[in-house]
Amino acid sequence: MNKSEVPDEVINRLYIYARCLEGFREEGKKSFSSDDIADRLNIKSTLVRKDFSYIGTMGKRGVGYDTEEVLKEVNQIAFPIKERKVALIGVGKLGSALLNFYGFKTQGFKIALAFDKDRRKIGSEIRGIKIDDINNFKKRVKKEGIKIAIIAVPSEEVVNVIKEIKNSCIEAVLNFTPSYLSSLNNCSNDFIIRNIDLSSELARLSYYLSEKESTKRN
Amino acid sequence: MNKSEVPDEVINRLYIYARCLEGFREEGKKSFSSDDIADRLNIKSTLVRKDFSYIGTMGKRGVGYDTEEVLKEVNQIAFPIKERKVALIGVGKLGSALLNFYGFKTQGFKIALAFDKDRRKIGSEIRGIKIDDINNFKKRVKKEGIKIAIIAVPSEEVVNVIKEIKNSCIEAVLNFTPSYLSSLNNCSNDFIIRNIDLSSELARLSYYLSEKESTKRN
DNA sequence: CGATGTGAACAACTTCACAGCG
DNA sequence: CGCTGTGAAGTTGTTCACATCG
Repeated sequence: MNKSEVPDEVINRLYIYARCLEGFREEGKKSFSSDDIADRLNIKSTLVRKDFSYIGTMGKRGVGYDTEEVLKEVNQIAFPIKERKVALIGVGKLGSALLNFYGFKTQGFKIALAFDKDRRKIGSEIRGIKIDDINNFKKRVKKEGIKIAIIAVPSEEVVNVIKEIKNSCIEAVLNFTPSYLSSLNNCSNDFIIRNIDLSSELARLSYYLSEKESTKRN
Repeated sequence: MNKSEVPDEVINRLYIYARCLEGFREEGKKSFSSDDIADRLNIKSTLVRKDFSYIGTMGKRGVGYDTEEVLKEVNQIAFPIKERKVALIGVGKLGSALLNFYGFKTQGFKIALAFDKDRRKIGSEIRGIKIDDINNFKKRVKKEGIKIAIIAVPSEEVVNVIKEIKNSCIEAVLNFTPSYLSSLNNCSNDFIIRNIDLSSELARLSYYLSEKESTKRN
């Protein structure tokens, strides 16, 4: 029953399965086979079945799986908490977009606090969230009991932001800065970190394009 | 010499190495050992050395690696083309943020075209890019020889966008929609796709937080 | 019969152990 | 002597083959 026994790769796919099942639901598809889902996601159906077996999902032999049932099961693991509050650091273009991002809300996340160091932004309000001085970060985050922070500042600022986060009650970080954070700066408590490097994502596409082009030539 | 021989996982880390080496450069660190880089990234130094061996990078035994030399080598593979033009579909909050995103430029990417279906946006200009009607997508993308598209539309629109992309000259897609695209819709030519599901990223953090919390209790 | 569930085989990736060289 | 480079061992993840059961 311990979640730790579920391999990481399976957890990663859970989020993909969830999206796919939501799709099935919208299409009014009440049940599905492992082949149905495998075809959509371009993976092998045995992988789907093995993944489902890790999370204890049961299908009916000869029939398949019940969409709602599996979706419920998957969501229970992938989205374990109904609502989590999150703090945003950096309210530039990207930060504002995230503040306005509807998808977070539907998934049970709420950006409850937003911080910046820019005087002109501090005090203004977006979507009912008043932008606060980054200097108040530690205090306010603690008061709200927030454990997740999103970093959306320019690269130069990331060093200062890390300092701020390090001795706060933050335990997990979603980092949009190109600096790869790894648990960085030999910190006592180890952070859970996801790095999203937008230019690298494009570059990756470009890499595979180039590869494709060069293999075509040969 | 064929890039295809480099494992995917190594390619993924190349972008991380690149960022790390840029850091070394900024700090004036002219050379480094595999331990230096491994410590920062929280990985094993033997992995670094093995990775470097795939891309043919040579260090000096007893000394280490030359920062500039390796950075050049890594960039050559990870960022194979000096400049790539990209098309953006969907100029909402996120799309606008991407249009304004400075990181793309520094990495050699240029959002050359931007599309939307909203009458009120079409014709207006952001950063010198005039927003065009999505109906002109195929034509304009072809004219510019663009192969990469970024999808930043609301979920409901993704189906239409896919249709548009499918019979265009686009070959690679960066998808910010929560719908997982996989090469989707049994298309003749197979696409290179990266999916960035922002809420799932947060959810993943939340999952590991919950896991941490529950193991602490036991 | 048709689809699931799973041990066993296989493949990919990481780490170890240590030889090699500046 | 210190740090790299690499075959071999170990680990993790995927696929196969097939028994199982509604």
